Amino acid sequence: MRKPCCEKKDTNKGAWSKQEDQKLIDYIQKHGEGCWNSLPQAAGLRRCGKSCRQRWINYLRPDLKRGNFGEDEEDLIIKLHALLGNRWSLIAGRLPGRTDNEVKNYWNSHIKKKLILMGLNPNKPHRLGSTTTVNIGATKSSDHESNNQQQEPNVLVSSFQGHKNHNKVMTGTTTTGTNSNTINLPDLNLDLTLCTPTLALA
DNA sequence: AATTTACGCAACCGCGGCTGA
DNA sequence: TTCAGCCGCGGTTGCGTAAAT
Repeated sequence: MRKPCCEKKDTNKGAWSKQEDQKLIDYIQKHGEGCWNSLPQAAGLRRCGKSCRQRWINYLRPDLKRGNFGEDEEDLIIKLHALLGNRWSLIAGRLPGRTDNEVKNYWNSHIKKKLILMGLNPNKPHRLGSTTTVNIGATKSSDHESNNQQQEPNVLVSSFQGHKNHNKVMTGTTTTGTNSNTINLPDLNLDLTLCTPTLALA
């Protein structure tokens, strides 16, 4: 049995207060991100590290865009989802200022319905018009076996199958050329090298 | 105006990979 | 090589609020 991420009974749960937010912001501005497990104690927060990390990444980070998604963003999400499936973090990585949680929520609450209304199955490949080359780094052979509860990517990519930490894997292989697979996908010219939203803005 | 329903979003939870001892 | 702890990801849940009745 895996032990729960935080067993402490005195940890807060539920919505964050403004004071808690401020403490977290102050601490990270001073010390930077990282060491999430020890952060709550150091910052004087009654939260588990995981919760702090999530709050920071999804809500407090200064480079977050927030607000409605533009049509171009929505379009990009649809195309990336067709390519990557439910790899929200990867998709969010291509959308500066957006988080995986935000993209996931937007997909589930808006885009999914929209596609259904258009007569498209959001879980099936949607055929798109013209084609563009996309290079994707190959993953470890073990990637083939797993998985998975994960949705299949809507576009079949022979050696790119669900892997939880695909982004890490891809980072090292994407641009090498020798390991990359070439697939056809409409309107996209993506070099899927991982870039954090922060870096993307820079 | 009060109640019910639907929706959107923030937060939680569990899984699994990575890393260092 | 093994194991424990940390971290990140994706799925799910629950709450607040707008819309409908």
